[in-house]
Amino acid sequence: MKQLKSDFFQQDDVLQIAQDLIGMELVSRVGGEYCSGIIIETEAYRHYGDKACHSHAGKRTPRNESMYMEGGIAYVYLCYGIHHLFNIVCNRSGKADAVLIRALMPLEGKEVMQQRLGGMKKRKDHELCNGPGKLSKALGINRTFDRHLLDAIDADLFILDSKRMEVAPLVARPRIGIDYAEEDAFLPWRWYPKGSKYISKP
DNA sequence: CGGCTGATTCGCT
DNA sequence: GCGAATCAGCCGC
Repeated sequence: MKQLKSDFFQQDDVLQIAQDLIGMELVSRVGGEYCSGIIIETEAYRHYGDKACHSHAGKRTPRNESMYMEGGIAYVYLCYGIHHLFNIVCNRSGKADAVLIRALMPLEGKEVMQQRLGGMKKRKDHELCNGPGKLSKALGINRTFDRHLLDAIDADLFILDSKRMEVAPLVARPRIGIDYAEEDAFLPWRWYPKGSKYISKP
């Protein structure tokens, strides 16, 4: 089991990277607490041919500037003014692709996740990281992690090439919440293992 | 500057 | 199933 390095994220095909990430382990160290989970659900966003992508047609804003940096850094942005959504920048500098992590199967730090989410008394495992905003909250990921290099040796947020999880065949479905992307809203660029109970809500 | 929308989630009806 | 929470980006005045 080893930390995923930038050359993995700098491959040219973000659709393939999004699929290959499923089954790997995302780890955070925040406030001295380790939390981790197996990546279960991902979505790919590509800088060309994808109107849903924040960098579509070369769009640049202060918010998405990190997308234009090298593959292997985090792109964390605020959605609906409330939720921090965690993406991994892919491809080479200037080819602003990203993979959104939408759900995890929690492994370590479940008590801490429960605490950070607050609310109801006791959440089942599959209710701790089943959504992009939720998993960020559970793992303590916020905008201070934007531009964070995931392959740094002392990274507080990184990915392990975990073989602990035998993953079922992947299902491809349209992405969530991007109706504004017109015909590209139908692209089946969201993946998860068939039958998984850890995916985000339908 | 006001108004609208969004890669969402939670709680109440 | 609906509305609120509440910020960045964009468009029109």
